[in-house]
Amino acid sequence: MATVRIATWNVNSLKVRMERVPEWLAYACPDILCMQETKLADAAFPHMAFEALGYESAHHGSGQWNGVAILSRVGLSHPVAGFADGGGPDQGARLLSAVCGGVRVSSVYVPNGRAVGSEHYAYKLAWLARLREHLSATAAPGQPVVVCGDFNIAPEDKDVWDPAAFAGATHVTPEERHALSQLESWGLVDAFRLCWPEERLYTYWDYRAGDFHEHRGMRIDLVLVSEALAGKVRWALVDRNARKGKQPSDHAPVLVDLDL
DNA sequence: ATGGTCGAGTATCGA
Repeated sequence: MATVRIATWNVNSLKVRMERVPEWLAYACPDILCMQETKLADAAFPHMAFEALGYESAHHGSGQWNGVAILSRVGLSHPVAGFADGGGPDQGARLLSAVCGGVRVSSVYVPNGRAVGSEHYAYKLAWLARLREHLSATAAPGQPVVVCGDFNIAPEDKDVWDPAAFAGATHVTPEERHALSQLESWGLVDAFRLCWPEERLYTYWDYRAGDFHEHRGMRIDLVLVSEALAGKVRWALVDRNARKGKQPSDHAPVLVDLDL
């Protein structure tokens, strides 16, 4: 039996975070890291810098916005950019999958949605429905599958600092939560909640207004594991320390250790 | 939550 440590982190510009990410890899020691919002074109992704740290890497991005990546030091094969559901290409670079250490891993950056009822909100819901179709087309819940990333959804009211502050806002609506539950009904479970059923810990804090220091956050970065892996989750952690200090991302990484 | 910051790129927009 080996322990595989998988992590997800919305880095909010990998270019700006190229000091923080290698520093974090050195102390957090993940075997697999999924990143979101690299905001890089594929040609600009620093594969060599990560290779020097012992990680193979794959990236799907078009520069400026979005962009997702996977790093792995336990093998990285069969990379697939975007949806493999037989439909057309997505309008953004928000999904990247690969097989790492025998686990089918996906790095996802779910659309923000901006405002309830907007076309961006409709795109968010459609994107989540398509992610479920992609899962059905590419994997089975009895296989080792991890879907992790920035879901831009707080699964429950206890995943936001004050539910009343989010009345009428995105990230907490029944429609978004239903779309997330449809992924879970396919056969995925929230690994953080397996370990910490009631903890009020967050993964994202707005840069503005001292939200981080005032604990005004949301838990929107999730590591979803398939039924085959649910019993192998050893522990999970949100690394708040990575949100502190010089030039932090507005998201903290989430780590999960799996006993494979 | 009055707004309050970042990062894209270089005027504003997105989160």
